[in-house]
Amino acid sequence: MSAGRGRAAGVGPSGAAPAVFGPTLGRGFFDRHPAEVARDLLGRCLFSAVGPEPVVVRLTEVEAYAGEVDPASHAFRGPTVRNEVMFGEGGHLYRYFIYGMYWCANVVTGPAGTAGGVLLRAGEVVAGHELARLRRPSARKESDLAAGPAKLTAALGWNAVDSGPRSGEDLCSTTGPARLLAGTPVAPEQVVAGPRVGVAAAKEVPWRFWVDGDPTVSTYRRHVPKKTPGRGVD
DNA sequence: CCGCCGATCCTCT
DNA sequence: GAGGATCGGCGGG
Repeated sequence: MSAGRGRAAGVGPSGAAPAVFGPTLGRGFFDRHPAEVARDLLGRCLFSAVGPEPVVVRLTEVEAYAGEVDPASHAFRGPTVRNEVMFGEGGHLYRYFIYGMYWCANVVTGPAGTAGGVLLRAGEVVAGHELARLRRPSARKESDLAAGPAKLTAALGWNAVDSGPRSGEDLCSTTGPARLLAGTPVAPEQVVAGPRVGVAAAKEVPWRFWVDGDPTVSTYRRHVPKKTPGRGVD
Protein backbone atom coordinates (compact mmCIF):
# COMPACT_ATOMS: atom_id res chain seq x y z
CA MET A 1 0.00 0.00 0.00
CA SER A 2 1.80 3.12 1.15
CA ALA A 3 -0.28 5.86 -0.40
CA GLY A 4 2.35 8.50 -1.01
CA ARG A 5 3.74 10.93 1.48
CA GLY A 6 1.23 12.65 3.71
CA ARG A 7 2.42 16.24 3.87
CA ALA A 8 -0.41 18.14 2.25
CA ALA A 9 1.25 21.51 2.13
CA GLY A 10 -1.30 24.25 1.89
CA VAL A 11 -1.35 24.73 -1.88
CA GLY A 12 -4.57 24.83 -3.79
CA PRO A 13 -4.16 27.40 -6.58
CA SER A 14 -7.71 28.61 -6.86
CA GLY A 15 -10.41 26.10 -6.23
CA ALA A 16 -9.46 22.79 -7.81
CA ALA A 17 -6.45 20.51 -7.30
CA PRO A 18 -5.93 17.50 -5.05
CA ALA A 19 -3.54 19.17 -2.65
CA VAL A 20 -1.84 15.93 -1.61
CA PHE A 21 0.85 16.17 -4.27
CA GLY A 22 1.14 19.94 -4.40
CA PRO A 23 0.40 22.54 -7.08
CA THR A 24 1.18 22.32 -10.80
CA LEU A 25 3.76 24.59 -12.38
CA GLY A 26 2.48 27.87 -13.79
CA ARG A 27 2.58 28.72 -17.48
CA GLY A 28 5.40 31.23 -17.04
CA PHE A 29 7.78 28.50 -15.94
CA PHE A 30 8.07 27.25 -19.51
CA ASP A 31 8.61 30.64 -21.10
CA ARG A 32 12.42 30.43 -21.12
CA HIS A 33 15.17 28.85 -23.18
CA PRO A 34 14.76 25.04 -23.15
CA ALA A 35 18.16 24.48 -21.52
CA GLU A 36 17.14 26.73 -18.63
CA VAL A 37 13.78 25.04 -18.27
CA ALA A 38 15.47 21.63 -18.41
CA ARG A 39 17.79 22.36 -15.46
CA ASP A 40 14.90 23.73 -13.47
CA LEU A 41 12.76 20.64 -14.14
CA LEU A 42 15.02 18.34 -12.12
CA GLY A 43 13.28 17.49 -8.84
CA ARG A 44 9.85 18.43 -10.21
CA CYS A 45 7.19 15.76 -10.45
CA LEU A 46 5.15 14.24 -13.25
CA PHE A 47 1.65 13.28 -12.22
CA SER A 48 -0.39 10.72 -14.15
CA ALA A 49 -4.10 10.28 -13.61
CA VAL A 50 -4.24 7.50 -16.20
CA GLY A 51 -5.47 4.21 -14.73
CA PRO A 52 -6.92 3.13 -11.37
CA GLU A 53 -4.45 5.05 -9.19
CA PRO A 54 -2.12 7.99 -9.65
CA VAL A 55 1.53 7.48 -10.52
CA VAL A 56 4.02 10.22 -9.64
CA VAL A 57 7.59 10.41 -10.93
CA ARG A 58 10.28 12.80 -9.65
CA LEU A 59 12.45 13.91 -12.58
CA THR A 60 16.16 13.08 -12.38
CA GLU A 61 17.22 13.36 -16.04
CA VAL A 62 16.14 15.62 -18.92
CA GLU A 63 17.41 16.93 -22.27
CA ALA A 64 16.86 20.30 -23.96
CA TYR A 65 16.10 20.69 -27.68
CA ALA A 66 16.18 24.19 -29.14
CA GLY A 67 13.89 23.88 -32.12
CA GLU A 68 14.79 25.49 -35.43
CA VAL A 69 18.39 26.31 -34.51
CA ASP A 70 19.19 22.86 -33.10
CA PRO A 71 20.03 20.18 -35.68
CA ALA A 72 19.18 17.45 -33.16
CA SER A 73 15.65 18.79 -32.64
CA HIS A 74 12.57 17.35 -34.32
CA ALA A 75 11.64 20.94 -35.15
CA PHE A 76 14.90 21.73 -36.95
CA ARG A 77 13.37 21.48 -40.43
CA GLY A 78 10.24 23.44 -39.59
CA PRO A 79 6.71 22.49 -38.63
CA THR A 80 5.23 19.12 -39.66
CA VAL A 81 2.16 17.16 -38.66
CA ARG A 82 4.10 15.39 -35.91
CA ASN A 83 5.99 18.29 -34.34
CA GLU A 84 3.49 21.14 -34.68
CA VAL A 85 2.77 21.37 -30.95
CA MET A 86 6.45 22.22 -30.38
CA PHE A 87 5.73 25.52 -32.13
CA GLY A 88 2.85 26.33 -29.82
CA GLU A 89 2.47 27.67 -26.29
CA GLY A 90 4.80 26.32 -23.58
CA GLY A 91 3.68 23.89 -20.90
CA HIS A 92 2.03 21.43 -23.27
CA LEU A 93 2.94 17.81 -23.94
CA TYR A 94 4.75 16.74 -27.10
CA ARG A 95 4.56 12.97 -27.40
CA TYR A 96 6.06 10.93 -30.21
CA PHE A 97 6.32 7.33 -31.35
CA ILE A 98 9.77 5.89 -32.03
CA TYR A 99 11.38 2.67 -33.28
CA GLY A 100 8.00 1.18 -34.04
CA MET A 101 7.17 0.47 -30.39
CA TYR A 102 8.08 3.18 -27.91
CA TRP A 103 6.67 6.52 -26.84
CA CYS A 104 8.67 9.49 -25.56
CA ALA A 105 7.40 12.65 -23.88
CA ASN A 106 8.55 16.26 -24.04
CA VAL A 107 7.46 19.47 -22.37
CA VAL A 108 7.07 22.31 -24.87
CA THR A 109 8.96 25.50 -23.95
CA GLY A 110 8.91 29.14 -24.96
CA PRO A 111 6.08 31.34 -26.22
CA ALA A 112 4.00 30.33 -29.24
CA GLY A 113 6.09 30.82 -32.35
CA THR A 114 9.29 29.27 -31.01
CA ALA A 115 9.82 25.51 -31.00
CA GLY A 116 11.71 24.51 -27.85
CA GLY A 117 11.20 21.31 -25.93
CA VAL A 118 12.56 19.24 -23.05
CA LEU A 119 12.71 15.46 -23.34
CA LEU A 120 11.68 13.79 -20.08
CA ARG A 121 14.33 11.08 -19.84
CA ALA A 122 14.16 9.51 -16.40
CA GLY A 123 12.92 9.75 -12.85
CA GLU A 124 12.15 8.11 -9.55
CA VAL A 125 8.68 6.68 -8.91
CA VAL A 126 7.45 8.30 -5.69
CA ALA A 127 3.82 7.16 -5.76
CA GLY A 128 1.87 4.39 -7.46
CA HIS A 129 4.71 1.84 -7.38
CA GLU A 130 2.33 -1.09 -7.75
CA LEU A 131 0.79 0.17 -10.97
CA ALA A 132 4.18 1.25 -12.29
CA ARG A 133 5.57 -2.24 -11.72
CA LEU A 134 2.64 -3.78 -13.58
CA ARG A 135 3.34 -1.49 -16.52
CA ARG A 136 7.06 -2.25 -16.44
CA PRO A 137 7.28 -6.04 -15.97
CA SER A 138 10.85 -6.23 -17.22
CA ALA A 139 12.17 -3.85 -14.55
CA ARG A 140 14.09 -5.85 -11.95
CA LYS A 141 14.87 -2.97 -9.62
CA GLU A 142 12.78 -0.07 -8.33
CA SER A 143 15.34 2.31 -9.79
CA ASP A 144 14.73 0.95 -13.29
CA LEU A 145 10.98 1.61 -13.39
CA ALA A 146 11.43 4.95 -15.16
CA ALA A 147 15.16 5.00 -15.99
CA GLY A 148 14.80 5.98 -19.65
CA PRO A 149 12.42 8.08 -21.80
CA ALA A 150 10.29 5.13 -23.02
CA LYS A 151 10.41 3.45 -19.62
CA LEU A 152 9.17 6.65 -18.01
CA THR A 153 6.19 7.01 -20.36
CA ALA A 154 5.37 3.33 -19.85
CA ALA A 155 5.44 3.64 -16.05
CA LEU A 156 3.11 6.63 -16.23
CA GLY A 157 0.76 4.99 -18.72
CA TRP A 158 1.49 7.75 -21.23
CA ASN A 159 1.32 5.53 -24.27
CA ALA A 160 -1.29 4.34 -26.75
CA VAL A 161 -1.90 1.03 -25.00
CA ASP A 162 -3.04 2.83 -21.85
CA SER A 163 -4.84 5.56 -23.80
CA GLY A 164 -2.43 8.04 -22.31
CA PRO A 165 -2.38 11.80 -22.96
CA ARG A 166 -1.76 12.83 -26.57
CA SER A 167 0.38 15.61 -27.95
CA GLY A 168 -1.06 18.97 -27.00
CA GLU A 169 -2.26 17.98 -23.53
CA ASP A 170 -1.87 20.89 -21.09
CA LEU A 171 0.55 19.92 -18.29
CA CYS A 172 -0.40 23.04 -16.31
CA SER A 173 -3.93 21.71 -15.88
CA THR A 174 -4.99 20.73 -12.35
CA THR A 175 -7.50 18.17 -13.56
CA GLY A 176 -5.99 16.56 -16.67
CA PRO A 177 -4.48 13.09 -17.09
CA ALA A 178 -0.94 14.50 -17.30
CA ARG A 179 0.37 17.21 -14.99
CA LEU A 180 3.66 18.76 -13.97
CA LEU A 181 3.87 19.45 -10.25
CA ALA A 182 6.18 21.99 -8.65
CA GLY A 183 7.86 19.42 -6.40
CA THR A 184 11.18 20.52 -4.93
CA PRO A 185 13.86 21.81 -7.32
CA VAL A 186 17.30 20.24 -7.11
CA ALA A 187 20.17 22.35 -5.75
CA PRO A 188 22.39 23.69 -8.58
CA GLU A 189 25.50 21.95 -7.23
CA GLN A 190 23.80 18.59 -7.64
CA VAL A 191 23.06 19.12 -11.32
CA VAL A 192 25.44 17.64 -13.89
CA ALA A 193 25.46 18.43 -17.62
CA GLY A 194 26.73 16.43 -20.58
CA PRO A 195 26.01 15.52 -24.20
CA ARG A 196 22.57 14.22 -25.17
CA VAL A 197 21.95 10.49 -25.50
CA GLY A 198 21.78 8.81 -28.88
CA VAL A 199 21.72 11.92 -31.05
CA ALA A 200 23.61 11.98 -34.33
CA ALA A 201 23.74 15.77 -34.86
CA ALA A 202 25.28 18.31 -32.47
CA LYS A 203 26.52 15.39 -30.39
CA GLU A 204 28.83 17.59 -28.35
CA VAL A 205 26.24 20.08 -27.09
CA PRO A 206 25.90 19.55 -23.30
CA TRP A 207 22.15 19.83 -23.00
CA ARG A 208 21.51 16.66 -21.05
CA PHE A 209 21.04 17.41 -17.34
CA TRP A 210 20.80 14.92 -14.51
CA VAL A 211 20.98 14.62 -10.71
CA ASP A 212 24.49 13.68 -9.68
CA GLY A 213 24.76 10.12 -8.43
CA ASP A 214 21.06 9.32 -8.65
CA PRO A 215 20.44 5.61 -9.38
CA THR A 216 17.39 6.31 -11.55
CA VAL A 217 19.35 8.18 -14.21
CA SER A 218 19.64 6.21 -17.46
CA THR A 219 23.03 5.00 -18.68
CA TYR A 220 24.64 7.04 -21.45
CA ARG A 221 24.69 5.61 -24.97
CA ARG A 222 26.30 7.33 -27.89
CA HIS A 223 24.63 7.43 -31.29
CA VAL A 224 25.20 4.24 -33.27
CA PRO A 225 25.05 4.71 -37.02
CA LYS A 226 22.90 2.17 -38.81
CA LYS A 227 24.62 -0.89 -40.21
CA THR A 228 25.64 -0.32 -43.82
CA PRO A 229 23.42 -2.69 -45.85
CA GLY A 230 26.43 -4.35 -47.46
CA ARG A 231 26.38 -3.02 -50.97
CA GLY A 232 24.62 -5.87 -52.69
CA VAL A 233 24.29 -4.33 -56.11
CA ASP A 234 26.27 -4.98 -59.21
C1' DC B 1 31.20 -2.92 -17.67
C1' DC B 2 30.96 -2.49 -22.66
C1' DG B 3 29.55 -3.40 -27.37
C1' DC B 4 26.53 -5.40 -30.79
C1' DC B 5 21.98 -6.70 -32.57
C1' DG B 6 17.08 -7.30 -33.61
C1' DA B 7 12.36 -5.76 -33.03
C1' DT B 8 8.89 -2.91 -35.46
C1' DC B 9 6.40 0.94 -37.86
C1' DC B 10 5.55 5.97 -38.24
C1' DT B 11 7.46 10.07 -40.53
C1' DC B 12 9.64 12.85 -43.86
C1' DT B 13 12.44 13.02 -48.28
C1' DG C 1 12.56 3.63 -49.12
C1' DA C 2 15.58 4.68 -45.01
C1' DG C 3 16.21 5.70 -40.50
C1' DG C 4 15.06 6.94 -35.77
C1' DA C 5 15.71 11.72 -28.90
C1' DT C 6 14.96 3.09 -27.36
C1' DC C 7 15.07 -1.23 -24.91
C1' DG C 8 16.47 -5.66 -23.52
C1' DG C 9 19.09 -9.73 -24.33
C1' DC C 10 23.40 -11.84 -25.29
C1' DG C 11 28.36 -12.52 -25.56
C1' DG C 12 33.14 -11.21 -24.41
C1' DG C 13 36.87 -9.11 -21.39
